[in-house]
Parts: sequence; structure tokens; C-alpha cells
Amino acid sequence: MARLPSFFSNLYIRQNPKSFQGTTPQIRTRNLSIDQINGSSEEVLQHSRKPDEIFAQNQIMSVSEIAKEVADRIRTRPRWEQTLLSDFPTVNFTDPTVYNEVLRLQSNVFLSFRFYLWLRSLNGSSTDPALCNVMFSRLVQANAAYAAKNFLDDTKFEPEPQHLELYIRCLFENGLIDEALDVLDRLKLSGYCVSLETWNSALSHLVRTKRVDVVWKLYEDMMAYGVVTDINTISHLIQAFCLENNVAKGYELLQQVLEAGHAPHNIVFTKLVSAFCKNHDYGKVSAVLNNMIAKNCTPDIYTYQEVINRLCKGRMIHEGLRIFNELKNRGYFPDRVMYTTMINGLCRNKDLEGARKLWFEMIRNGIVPNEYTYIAFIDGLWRSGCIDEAEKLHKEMLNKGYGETTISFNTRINGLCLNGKVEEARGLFEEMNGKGIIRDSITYNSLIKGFSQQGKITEGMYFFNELLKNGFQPSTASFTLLIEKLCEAGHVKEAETLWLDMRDMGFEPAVLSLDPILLGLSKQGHFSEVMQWLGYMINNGARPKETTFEELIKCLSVADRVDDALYVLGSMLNMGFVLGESICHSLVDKLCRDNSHHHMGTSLEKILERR
DNA sequence: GTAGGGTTAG
Repeated sequence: MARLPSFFSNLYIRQNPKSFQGTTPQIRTRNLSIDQINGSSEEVLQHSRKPDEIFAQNQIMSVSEIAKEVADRIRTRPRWEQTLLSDFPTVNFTDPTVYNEVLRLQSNVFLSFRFYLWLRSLNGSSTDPALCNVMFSRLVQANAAYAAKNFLDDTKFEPEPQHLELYIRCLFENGLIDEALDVLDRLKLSGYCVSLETWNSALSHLVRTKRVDVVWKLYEDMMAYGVVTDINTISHLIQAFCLENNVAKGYELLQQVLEAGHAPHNIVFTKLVSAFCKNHDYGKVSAVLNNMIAKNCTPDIYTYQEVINRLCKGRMIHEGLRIFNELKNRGYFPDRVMYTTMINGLCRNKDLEGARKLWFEMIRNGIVPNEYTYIAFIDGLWRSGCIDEAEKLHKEMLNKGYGETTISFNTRINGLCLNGKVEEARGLFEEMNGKGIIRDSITYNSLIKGFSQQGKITEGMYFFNELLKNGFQPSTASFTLLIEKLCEAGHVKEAETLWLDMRDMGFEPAVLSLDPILLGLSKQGHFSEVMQWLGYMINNGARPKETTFEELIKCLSVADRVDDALYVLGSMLNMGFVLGESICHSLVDKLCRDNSHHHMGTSLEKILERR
């Protein structure tokens, strides 16, 4: 023993040899060399011919040797817990140098965790904060956010700040944003300032989950800590500005960054492009594109796709298509998303033939449509009344293994409704229930609209009540159509009641259009109520439609209520509407035909002067 | 693999 080196404390004597039958020859060889250090080389050489007997005597091994053996055993033996202590009787597993090394060597985090639990079951190690820290950091390194969180909740130990910092990033990466923010707050309270990388990671995930308010709060904190930001920080801030539609600020920040000689990631440019597109500020769009090119950040497929997508959504489909074709001419190959975007845009623009052409071109180019592509095109087919083709493609989609979803059902239900096949749509609605597919507000709104459109008020009301029962909001279109059809069917009182109920339930003003009620009442000749409702609307800042005003004026003139007609006309003009010629004529005719209203002609002239 | 994209109502 005199020849042992000074790191004696890190060496353990292993006594029980039999347990190493499963180890590899390589390990045995290394054990030999350790034995040689111990001065028993002759004996070992002898035994090396009978491997099973090599360990029949005490050996001295380093911690890393032992740890390797233990780690191997944990990895290869299912029931290692039962034999570990008896096989390594002299090893003190609760010594941090040992378990640290075993955990370091154990790449499988679940096995590490089993080892940890085993250690915890040994005496005295249950509250060892060092062990907890090691295990916790292993879980964090393995990006096992939920496991790490459960671990903290169970053990109630306080990890070291640097481990918590990594834990924060791990939580963000796994989408546990609020949890991450909590831990970050805790760290801040303790006075520990996390690194720029962690701040940036937080900002990045907040931007990705659109939590703009928290972005600004964190940024304030960063400033308070005097953190020196970098281009990544600013990139996130620019995106945050885009998210809250404060594009001008984002653009300003971009210019500052560019002037300072930095170039943000392509995505930052793309987000600005997208935001400016949304605002129809195409001059700025091309300015950003030029910024990109100047910085050698060539606009990529994402950038162009965003432009095309926004152009299509902003009803500038022709411009979108022009760019799409231009890209192809310049040798870009549109990918599946690009084709989907374009097909969807064309379908929404009722250019089914254009969409169909692209559909086949895409397939010719070897791009296989996926769920998005199918839905976009199938929806277009429904809207264009190509029912059989829509159903055929739907089957094809299912055959390709895309399962039925809320969206696929909604597309069909809405498609059937658009084509008047409401009973079939109802059948699908029931089918969803049987198949356990979630119905959403789109499902209900499509059916409300579909049945109402057919004048089937009872069914329309049924789906409306179901929608409310399930906690969804009616869409403007479905609610308006329902009210309109109620009025048309003569149930104006019911429509008024429904409207008032909805208002009292606090529904969005946008949904609550009174126009159909005004028209319904006016059709029934309840003019004093029409005037009351109109007064209510005007007082509450609601804007009746131009066609509603015109219809009211017509009805009021016909009913000889010229004063009311002129009042309505005045309100209409006050709201900035321009008087249509036919209304103008019919009103003037009316007034001139009737001498008693001659003075009215004069007041009308006054009103018309403001045109 | 390396921050990102497209689908159903209105």
C-alpha cells in the first residue's frame, strides 16, 4: 500500500469480484493495469488467463474506474438496484465524488434518475442538497422540463442560482413560459443577475408566444440591471414592435441596428415585411427588402411567402400571383407552403381554375399535397360548387393517412351549407360527436348560417343556442343572418329580444348589428320603433349600413313619413355617407308631388348642399 | 438540426 499515490481518498478497494461476469474484456485489461500499480502484476497475469478469477482478491480502483463499472451495470442490468450494494460493499455511494461521477457517466437521464432514487433510499442521502443539485442539473441538461419541475416540487430544495438559470431556459424551450417567468422573478429577487443569453432566450420565447407586454417588462428589468444588450436583444424588440403593430418603431430600431453595422436574422426582416404588408404600406415593404439586399441577407422563401400571403389576404391576389410567377421565372422553386398559400389565395378569390392549375403543377413538380394543401383546395372546390370533386379529394386525403380533424369537418360542413345541403351538414355535425372530434365556434357558426340561409329558423336557433351553451361566440355573419331571417319570417319581436339578450350578455358590438331589425320593423310598418332604434344606434356610435339608410328612407317616403325620412337622411349624411341618386330622386319627387311639403323641398336642398 | 411559414366562419 505504500506505493499508493496521494489521491488515496479517491480510491476504493473492491472486494466482491463475482459480479463482474458481464463486463467487457477491455475493462478487465484496464483493471489489470491498476493491479500492476498495486504491485501484483504477476498474480494478475496469471489470472488473466482465467478471467472469472481475476477478481478473487482485493483490487484498488480509481473513482472513475468504479463509476464506469457502476454506470455500465446500471445501463445493462435491469435489476441493478438489488445487487449494487452487495457487489460494491466498500463503495460509499453517498460520497459526492462517487455519485457525481456515476451521474456524469450515465448519459440516459432516466437511468440517472433511477440511480438518484436508489441513492435517496440509502441512509442519510435523502436531503443531501449536493445530490439534489446534481440530479436537478442532469434533468435540466436533458431538457426534461416537466421532470425537473416535478423534482423541485417533490424535493423542495433550493437549487443553486446557476442551475436555476439553466432551468429557466429549459422551461422556456418547453413552452412553460409562466413557470419560467416565476423562476426568473425569484432569481431577480435574490439579487442574482442572469446572463445575456438567458435574457435573450426569455425575450425570444416571449416573442414567439406573442407575450409582448412581458417583453417590455423584461426589457425594463434588463435596463435596470445595466445589462449590455446585443443584436439578438434588439431583434426580439423589433419583433415585439411588429407584434403590437407598432411597425414604425420596429423599423426605426432596424435602421439604428443597420447603421451600427449589424445585420439581424432574416426572420426579423420578414416580420417587418409582414407587418408592413398587413398595414398595406408597400413602400416600406420594398424599403425593408432593399435593406435586406444591401446587407446580403437575401430575401428567402419565407420572406416572399409572407409577402404573397399578405397580398392574397389583403385582396391583392393579382399582385401576389405576379410575384409568385416572377419568383418561378427567376428560378426559385416554390415549396409546398408557397403552393398552399397561393392555391388558398386563388380559391378565396374565386379563381378555382387558377388554383386547379397550380394544384396539378405542384404535383407534377413532385410536391405531395399535405393536410394544409388539401384543405385549402377542397375549401375552394366547395365554394365554387364543385361538390363531387371536393368529396373525392376529401376521400383521397383520408386515404393518404390524414385523419379527420375539426378543420376537415368544418370545411365539409361549411361547404355543404354553402351549397344548401344543410341536412347532410347536420349529419356530419352528429358524426363529429360519435368520432370524438371537437366542435368549435366555426362548426356552429357554419350551421347557424346554413340553416338560417335556408329559412330554417328553428334549426338556426337550435345551433345558436348550442353555440352559446358550449361557450362560443356567434360570428357577425351568423348572428346578423339569424336576426335577419327571424325578421323576414315576421318574428321581429323575437329578433329584438334576442338582440337585447346578446347585448346584455356583453357581446362584442361588432357582432351586434341592428340593421336587420330596423329593416324588419320598417317592413312591418312599425316606424316609430324604427326611429327609436335608430336614435339608440346613433347615440351609441353604431353605424347602420348605407343600404339600410336607403331602404329606410324609401319605406318612410312611401309611408308618407317625410319628416322621419328627412331625419334619417340627415343622419346618413352626418355619418359621411353620400346620397345615392335614386334615393335623391324618389325623395324629391315625393316632396314635389305633395304641395304641403313644399317647405321640405327647401330643407332638403339645404341638406343636399352639403354633398 | 441550426429562431420562421401555409388550412376551416367573417
